[in-house]
Amino acid sequence: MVTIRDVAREAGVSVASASRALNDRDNVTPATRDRIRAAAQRLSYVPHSGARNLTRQKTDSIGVVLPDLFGEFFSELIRGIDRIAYAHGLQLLLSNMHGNPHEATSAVRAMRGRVDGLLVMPPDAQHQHLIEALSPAVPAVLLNCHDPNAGVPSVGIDNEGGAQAMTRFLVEKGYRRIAFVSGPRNNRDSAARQAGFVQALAETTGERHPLVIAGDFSEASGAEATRLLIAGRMPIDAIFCANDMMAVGCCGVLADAGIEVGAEIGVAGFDDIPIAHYTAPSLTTMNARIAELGAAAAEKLIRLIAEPASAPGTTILAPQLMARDSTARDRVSRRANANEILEKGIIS
Amino acid sequence: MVTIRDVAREAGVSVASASRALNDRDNVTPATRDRIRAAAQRLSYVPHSGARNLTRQKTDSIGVVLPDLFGEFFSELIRGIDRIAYAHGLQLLLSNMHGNPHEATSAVRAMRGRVDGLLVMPPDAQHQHLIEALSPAVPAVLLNCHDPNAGVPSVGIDNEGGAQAMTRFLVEKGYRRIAFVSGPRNNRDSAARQAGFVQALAETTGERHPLVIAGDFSEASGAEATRLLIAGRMPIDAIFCANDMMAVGCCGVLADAGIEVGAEIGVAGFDDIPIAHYTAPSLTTMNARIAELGAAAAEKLIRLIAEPASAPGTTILAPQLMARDSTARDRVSRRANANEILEKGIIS
DNA sequence: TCTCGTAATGTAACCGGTTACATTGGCTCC
DNA sequence: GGAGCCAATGTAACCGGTTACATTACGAGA
Repeated sequence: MVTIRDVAREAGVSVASASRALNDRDNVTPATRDRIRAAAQRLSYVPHSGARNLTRQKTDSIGVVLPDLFGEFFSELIRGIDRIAYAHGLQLLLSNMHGNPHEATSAVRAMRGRVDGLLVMPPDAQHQHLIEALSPAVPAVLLNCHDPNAGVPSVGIDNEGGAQAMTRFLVEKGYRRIAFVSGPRNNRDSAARQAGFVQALAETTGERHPLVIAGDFSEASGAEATRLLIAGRMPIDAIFCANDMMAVGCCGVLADAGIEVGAEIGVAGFDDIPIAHYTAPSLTTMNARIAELGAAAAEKLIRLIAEPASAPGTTILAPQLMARDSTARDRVSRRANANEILEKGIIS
Repeated sequence: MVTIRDVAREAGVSVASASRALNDRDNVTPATRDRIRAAAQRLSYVPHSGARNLTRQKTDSIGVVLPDLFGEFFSELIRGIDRIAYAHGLQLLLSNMHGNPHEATSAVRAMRGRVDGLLVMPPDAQHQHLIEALSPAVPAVLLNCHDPNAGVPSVGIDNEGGAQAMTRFLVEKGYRRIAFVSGPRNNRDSAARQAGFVQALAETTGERHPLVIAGDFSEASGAEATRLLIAGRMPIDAIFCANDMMAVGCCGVLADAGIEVGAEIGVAGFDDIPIAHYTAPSLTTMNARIAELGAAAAEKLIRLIAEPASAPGTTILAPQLMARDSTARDRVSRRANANEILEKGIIS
């Protein structure tokens, strides 16, 4: 491997001059600069970033520690983080703790000296433990999880407010008896969404004991919950699922049962995964703005790295209601505009 | 920041002993080892991986350079890579070249000294340029792109074979006049899929001049192509889109036009994105096995890092046909089993 | 008791850059 | 012609670890 000393020797100068020339530093004669550049070119020298980081005490990269690397949530989050990181010339070092709290601590340790700051999303349980493992010396921002001691800045989405907004929307649409399908037992997102639902329903309809069925965020659990509702002949006219995948399972069972989603029964989800556009009928849901969550967190972290003394606090993003056909009430068939298209021509 | 020298001083030993104790090395007295461990604990010492990497000439991480960080393809790929990397205790350093060939070169340079090897997916154009930028000194594996000079090992999927299989499947199903909607002009995947389609169609039906419409992989372009087909009253009974998103757009337009997808006209895609399950009707497509692509590439790279002399060559993964309702011919309604479910109970 | 061998520990060089400080050399100005 | 100044360049320390080699300490055997 060719080092800066090789380049210096080749150009007949000292390593200091070589370093200066290659970094466009203050004062080097244009002639020597060119000579050094040419030598580097000739030897096809590529600087060793690891060594560079060590002396500069700066790595130009940030670590992203996530509970898993899976699906739409993950890719949207990274997209948002990357947009900001790229704008600031930063690389991304990824770490997956595979849902294991032990992994979390070792992942955070492994990042020491390789990144300038951390974006951490704790798994559901025992996140307090992880927060303590974060060295106070390395800047960090929590994703989707508020530190109760507020020692670590964080960015999250307003699950409770979002669920309230959705519940009010359903009631305004005329749905009155709404069932809620929750996520896994100790999932913070699910708990907050459920709390928002319960509160808003009480405020709008006076219902004090709404029907809540336990799911686990999977499509299958949404389907199962819906079968339960049907089998139990529950007196409901809408189902609010704590995430979209369960809502998809829910719609499937309703369609199989010949119950028209939208007209006969309303269905709503949460997250706005891409699939929500394309189901039949399309799914009413809350857009969780995951990419913006990632971007906001990255920006907060970059600010924190620049001024370690600043205490950026907590940012909460409001999700956005996406009203679609699964809560349309008066159903509009896709066929409505069929005639218009058929005027132009038909397939032979 | 507390260093290993601080720990050594605290424990009253030399840095060498401290290093040995903390790395479970050959010979240190249990007593001194414990003393050093305790000192490290007391000072909450975390080793500086950057410095460690420099001396060990080894970073325990691999770089992943992608044309973009977006959507399902990206997250599946990372999932596959991470599975293998995790099993070998490696971190992932991510880089996005934003479709820009210049970025590609600088991204690869920026990785020098920070990773033990590279997984590179070149953007469509000018990938030859990028391949030359790869220093022969750092092990690299190409994703989804074969190096014609075969200097760099690679992993790809058999787009041509996959398209052939799909085309034969459509013909077997009884579809005879099949139109193809292609991807962006100089996209390698699209070109290979089109070639497979053209060849298989000629072999099975004798058709020498199949109808091909240019799309760009977007949903809108699939819709537009379909409108064109309808407006032109083209004599076709199936549409094979070069990817799933275009097929989704295609199905939407057909549904709007009152043409029943599956029964009246067959539609097929390529990729098997999650949405393909959930469209109505569900979409027949080729599963591109993206996670396996990533995993195979990661494994190949790890082998290459272990034995730099080995030349692992090229691996091609065969995609898998997913026959669904969009090519069902005799359509089966979801309502078929409605009665069964309704026996159990109905919503009040 | 002394020598020797081995295990434990220490010293210092090294990885590949950056940069504070020292040195050199060319120029101006008296 | 010599003092003085400043820009260009060189020397060497340093970042925080690892490890080859040197040194020390200790126990066994004569």
